[in-house]
Amino acid sequence: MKHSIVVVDDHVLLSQAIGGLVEGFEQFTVLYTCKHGQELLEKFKNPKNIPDIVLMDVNMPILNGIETTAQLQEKYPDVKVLALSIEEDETLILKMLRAGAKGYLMKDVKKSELQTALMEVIEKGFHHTNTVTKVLVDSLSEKNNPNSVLKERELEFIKHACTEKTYREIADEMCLSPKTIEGYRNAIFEKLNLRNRTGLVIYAIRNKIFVP
Amino acid sequence: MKHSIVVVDDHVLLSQAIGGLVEGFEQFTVLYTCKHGQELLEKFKNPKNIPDIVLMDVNMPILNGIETTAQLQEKYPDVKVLALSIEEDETLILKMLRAGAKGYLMKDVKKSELQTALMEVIEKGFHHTNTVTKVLVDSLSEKNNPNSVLKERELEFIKHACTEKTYREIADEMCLSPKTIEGYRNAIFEKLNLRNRTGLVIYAIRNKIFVP
DNA sequence: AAGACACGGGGGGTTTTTCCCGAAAACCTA
DNA sequence: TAGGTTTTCGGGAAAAACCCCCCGTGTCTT
Repeated sequence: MKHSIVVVDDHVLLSQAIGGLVEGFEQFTVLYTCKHGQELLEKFKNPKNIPDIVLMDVNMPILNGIETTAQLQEKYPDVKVLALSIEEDETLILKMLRAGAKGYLMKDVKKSELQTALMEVIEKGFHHTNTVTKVLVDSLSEKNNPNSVLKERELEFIKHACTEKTYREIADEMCLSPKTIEGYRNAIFEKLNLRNRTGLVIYAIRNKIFVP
Repeated sequence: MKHSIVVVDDHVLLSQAIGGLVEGFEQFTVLYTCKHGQELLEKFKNPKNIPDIVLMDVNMPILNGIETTAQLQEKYPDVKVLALSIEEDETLILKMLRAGAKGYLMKDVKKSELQTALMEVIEKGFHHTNTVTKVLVDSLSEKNNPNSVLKERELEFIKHACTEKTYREIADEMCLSPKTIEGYRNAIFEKLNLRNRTGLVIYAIRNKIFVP
């Protein structure tokens, strides 16, 4: 029996094109297509509409790919989600994988690669391209775990930096020389590859070092 | 018949002290005291334990005052919640009021004021001190609705400012002179009462002008 | 004991940011 | 069309942020 696929993408033309590709594979068949996550969740209320694999766009209106995947993962853990996106954005890829996607394909994927990806997801449970693997490796090395790279004192400084205080004032509060504070800043900029304090603030908030 | 009061505060000593005050008022009596919101909700399962007024601390473990008030408001809308806190933090006050509190008292409140507050809550349904009223007025004047104070072009600039770009670069991207950008910045600092770019970034994120 | 390294701190210079001023130019609006 | 407001821009200067190179003091390792 053929494996069932559902395509979720607000770009109808594209979802149909992908559906066409899938129909060309003898092991797979398209159950239906959806425009966004909410529509998909509606469909799933009828068990007949639950497929083996969901090909999910990341950027969608109403309910985006990340949230949809997370909800699917919780309610229907047997359904494999394969992300499909034009964006090669690191954080997006990571977010999708964290949400539970079994793979992440670029939308300009070749027909044959789509097929092997689908097959691998059925057989191995996942399919990761080189790009994705690289992102994964990077994520655990430097940036992603600030706790390992950043020292206690630096984290403390960062919290102060997410404030209207000047470095001079931060130095006073931490009972250190302004020069030492500068040293912290430089070290952090280097490690995190930042250009200025604004970048640091955004980083701190994204990584929950500082909660606004 | 006396009006019934429940005191919720993790600081047992304080809740007993307040209980003592209340017992001194001839119109009121203390039903019992709780250490946190969860305990209170447990108690409420028995209708006999539902009082007229809850004197609620804001900072508590397990279930804090804001969440507790929100749940109470939903499940037991007839119970009047009066917030009780040491903190004069604007956002906290607003959060409590939004959650449905009928008033917000500082913990160093005088005995007589506590009594009038309780009476007003029973009679008028609310009691607001000058501090709270001021916070409320402020909240609807400037800061709270950025949309009304900030113009389109300024909002656009703010989004750029939440980036590692320098003002020079932002000017280029917006096709304006760096001096114009400075003008925007100054106007925004003035309106929002900010000291520097870091403050602007935090403001933008808190008010969802920029989503990190 | 000598090198490696983490930590706190300094000198001095460039770039950005911040601030205070004023003023064309464009835009309503009466 | 005159008059006011908004938008755009500029000069100049002080403050803050950013950058590079260096030093002493510990601590740990080899």
